[in-house]
Amino acid sequence: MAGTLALLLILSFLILNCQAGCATSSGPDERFLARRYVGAAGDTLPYRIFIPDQYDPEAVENRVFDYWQEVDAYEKTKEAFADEETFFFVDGPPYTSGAAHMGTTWNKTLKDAYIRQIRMSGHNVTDRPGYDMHGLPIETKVEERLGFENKKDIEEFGMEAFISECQSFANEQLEGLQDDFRSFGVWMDWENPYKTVSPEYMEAAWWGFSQVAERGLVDQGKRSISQCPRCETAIANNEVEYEDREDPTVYVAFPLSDREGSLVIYTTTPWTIPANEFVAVHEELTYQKVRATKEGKEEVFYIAEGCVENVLQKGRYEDYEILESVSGSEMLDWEYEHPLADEVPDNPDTEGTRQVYHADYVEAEDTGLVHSAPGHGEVDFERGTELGLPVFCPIGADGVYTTEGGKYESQFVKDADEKITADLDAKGLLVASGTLSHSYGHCWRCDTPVLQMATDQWFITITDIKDELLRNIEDSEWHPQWARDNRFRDFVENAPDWNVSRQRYWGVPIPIWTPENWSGGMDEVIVIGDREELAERVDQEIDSTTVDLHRPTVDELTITDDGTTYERVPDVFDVWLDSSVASWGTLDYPGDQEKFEELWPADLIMEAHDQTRGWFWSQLGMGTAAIGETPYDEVLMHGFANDNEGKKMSKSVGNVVQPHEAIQKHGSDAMRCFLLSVNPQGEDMRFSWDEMATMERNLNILWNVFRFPLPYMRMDGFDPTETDLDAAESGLELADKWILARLQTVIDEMTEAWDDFRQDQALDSLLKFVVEDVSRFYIQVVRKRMWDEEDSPSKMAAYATLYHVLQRICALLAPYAPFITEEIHGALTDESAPDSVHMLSWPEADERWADEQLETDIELVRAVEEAGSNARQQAERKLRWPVLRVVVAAGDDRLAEAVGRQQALLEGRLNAREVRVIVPDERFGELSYSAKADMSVLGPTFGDRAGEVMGALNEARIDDPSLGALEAAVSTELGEEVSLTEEMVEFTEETPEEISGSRITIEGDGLGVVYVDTALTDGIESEGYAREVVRRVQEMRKELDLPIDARIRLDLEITDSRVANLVGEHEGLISEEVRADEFGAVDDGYRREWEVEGVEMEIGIEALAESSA
RNA sequence: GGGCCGAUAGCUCAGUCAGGUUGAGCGCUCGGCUGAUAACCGGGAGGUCCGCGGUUCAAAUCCGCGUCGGCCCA
Repeated sequence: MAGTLALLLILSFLILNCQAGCATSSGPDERFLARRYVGAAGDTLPYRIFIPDQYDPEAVENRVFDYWQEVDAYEKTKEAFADEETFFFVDGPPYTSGAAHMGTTWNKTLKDAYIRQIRMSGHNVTDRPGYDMHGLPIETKVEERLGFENKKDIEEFGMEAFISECQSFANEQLEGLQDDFRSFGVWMDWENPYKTVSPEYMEAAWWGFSQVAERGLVDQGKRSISQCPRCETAIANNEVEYEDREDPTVYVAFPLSDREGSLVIYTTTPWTIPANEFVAVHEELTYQKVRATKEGKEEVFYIAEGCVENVLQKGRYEDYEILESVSGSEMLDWEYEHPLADEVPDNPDTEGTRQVYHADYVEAEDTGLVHSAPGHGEVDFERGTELGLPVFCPIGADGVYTTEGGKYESQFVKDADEKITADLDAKGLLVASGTLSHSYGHCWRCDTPVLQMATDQWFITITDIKDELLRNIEDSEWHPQWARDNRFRDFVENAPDWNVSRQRYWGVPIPIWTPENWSGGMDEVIVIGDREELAERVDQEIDSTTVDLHRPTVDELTITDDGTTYERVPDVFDVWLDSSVASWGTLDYPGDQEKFEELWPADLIMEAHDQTRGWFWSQLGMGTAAIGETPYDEVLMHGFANDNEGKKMSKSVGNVVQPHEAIQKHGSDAMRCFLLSVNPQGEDMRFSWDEMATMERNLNILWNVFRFPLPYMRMDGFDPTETDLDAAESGLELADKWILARLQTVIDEMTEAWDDFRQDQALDSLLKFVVEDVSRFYIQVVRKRMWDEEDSPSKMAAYATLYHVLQRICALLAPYAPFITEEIHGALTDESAPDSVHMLSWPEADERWADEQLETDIELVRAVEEAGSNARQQAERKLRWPVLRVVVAAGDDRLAEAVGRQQALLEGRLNAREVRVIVPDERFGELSYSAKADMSVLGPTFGDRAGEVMGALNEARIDDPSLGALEAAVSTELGEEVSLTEEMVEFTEETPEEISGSRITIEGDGLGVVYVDTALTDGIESEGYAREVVRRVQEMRKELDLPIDARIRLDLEITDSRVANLVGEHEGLISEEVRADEFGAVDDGYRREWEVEGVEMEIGIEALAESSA
């Protein structure tokens, strides 16, 4: 029987070695495919054993990808949870220009992990990925690609061809992103992503918008917007990027028509003066009427108090005199002459224009008088509208003056600045001029400076439903909550009406048809909500199932109703409107009604904090305006991926880390674990190669932990389906019960953390368990049991425990590291188990194994062990040498109890012959105390005798650290009574020479002291030396590559006869530990000289023939 | 310019809500172990808790003013 076992062992190890050596990384790995592999020894154990001994993340990933494909793991997993409670997750669609960067990778990894964990917890999770594919960014990329400069190039190229270019560009980008996401193991429905360019999705946008229109929240009209004159379209405020730029500054005199003098205004945009309609003051400010002198000429100006000096200095006036002070309120309704009235004859000179008004936006800066042009500036527009003034905007979409611009017609506004300034100067109205470098808005796509102008746009008037929006905020739960209550609420409170129209091509066409000679009233327009309705109403013959809703197809469709012909407005939607309907667009609503009824609103969305005013907002706005509800219940708002200094990753700084680099260096699992180890709630990530390497090391420890027991289990024919925990219960030992108890706690902690959207804390908890509890403690403790050659209930219990723990770890880690856990799962199970680890249920803690007392006991014992090791190290006594005694002076009862209960364990861990506990009230009698004098106190008290007292005090050794005992000792020494105080001394503990002590701490808290008695006896030395010999022999066995059960002949030559005798006393121990059947001369074997604790010895070994075993 | 968030060991972070001697992991270093071994274990060093001011017997923690970084807005 022994022979058979030996053969089996050898075979196993040969196969293991060969498998490790023969592994190839190219092509499908046959071992993994052969899940039903029949073991080499002919048995059919229900687990695979052929696991490479090195953790190679790339090889694991390759094998797992092949395996997933082979067994349709993703599809099977979805099926496995198909009947569970539904959970509607909505993917925020990444924009399809450019590749996945670290931020996108973090985001998708989070989504993947949560989808997996929520699924495992018993949910049928919607996991349809989405892509945002319309919009100006793609248009400008395509324009660049085709070498276009402006809209005219597009029109010449042909709208249809251009749109088709945009379509293919977006599709290309989408494929790249899908590949990136798949590469690090994200499981979403890649076969069926939602695309904002699909007819179903565009219909969802139309439907939403038509609902909004039905509620009367759509309006058309002039608004002041930011216009990109190159793209010839309105752009959203958040599409404006601010950069420094040099602009002219002019101070202009507006002559008053009903009294003496001029108003002085300041502007950095002279090109807006042609559109000036009023001048704003603040009622509560004080203005001064001054007479200024330059080159003999006198002029009278009105300027705000405090601004006069500066303005006149800039205008190089030599002198001035204050004539009068007037309040802003007195200046209201004063009239002035437009400074360019002749040049711009169309400038409105109607009721109410060219007058002074109050405006809140006026401050005592520059001149304190603000030139206001409702046709341009946003605040000017608002105030002008309030005052009932006309909106005069003499420029076109391209920023060129129209005929209304009069003298400046056909000039680009920025080019006209100079001419306008010159004209004003010629008329003697230019008070001062110069230039200023300031931050100015630019188009985010093409970097052209934007212009503020009032144009006709379509709006969703969300300001009409502000209260409803604010109420709906409360319906969703945010993580972190402060983001909702501060940032998001603030933003919603201040949000203006939503300009949804863009004068472009690549977008969802606005589904509004207006009649010929439209008056502008919304009750006259037709809003189409879906394709069927479109097909029904348009004059042309179209098929609702195949019609392309893009331009120019829809542009050509007309509707005739009651004799009137309607045409579609030419605009497309702001691309933010596309993604705002994702919560129903992802369900193909309104085309598919059923899923919407069942699932909407979303249970969860998760994006970075920039989406507070992006997608979190647009969805709330659209959901509320269209349906009256918040379209999502929970929000996880994560941060940005910054570099290791907390700075944003940027190409120009050169601190960008590409996800594929990270994967290549440490593997997808390690990268994912790193990304998931970061707090996902609002805080930015600092990328760290170090941390990622640490994660790989942690996974390597897991790999070793899992690989370690397999050869033994195999040798012993351990069958986990037969020998489960129930079957093995009677053999469970303390360590098994402890690791099982810890497991339950870890499961509870992790579940709680996940529920709280702190997967990072859950991962901490798990990794601490794997590394510190399983690897560093449990495995160390159970190793001996596994080496046991005989089958014993204890060994079986250890197997069953470790197997159980490994399986649970696998499930708990699966959402983080889908590859390594899949491989371990496959190796631990046969086909009776689910094909994928991701089909397992999320573990639940089992009360039966919970044991809080035991957990605390071991925690304390480990603290004692640490302190004991420390004490040993101080005494320079290695663990191989036993110590006579370990004395634990417990600082509290709980520690005393634990040490009392776990005495045997501690004896083993600290290699001590005896462990004693000293309870809190007791004192360890072998200690003495000394005191150290503080001369700054002794000096003044004892004067001349201070030195003498100090000497006696420092020399004293007392049994009890009290003043009384010290006084007695010092008095005896000096032969007279001495009175001491607390302030004079500091007590120090003194241990006998043989004993060293070390404080027991847990996270810095002191719990007591461990004393280790390292006195040497012959017995101790005998065992110590014997173990030194054993260790050397083991190393030599390994150097010879002997099978672990090979028998040897051992030759020991120790010249020091005392040591030779001591070692000789433990021949039995040595022979057993190193499997030495014979002692005696070894001539042909392997010989080596050693020095052990200063003692020379020579050891020789040779393997004995098999038959002698 | 405004709002929100952050700054603690070389690195990544706990601790801040509820004031009471700053902790962990990694790294570094020294040592140990040697039937997981390209693994594993222990000890040690390492901190103006971003700065300045205030409240308090007592501040990493509360308050104010700054600096630096991030997001959003203008």
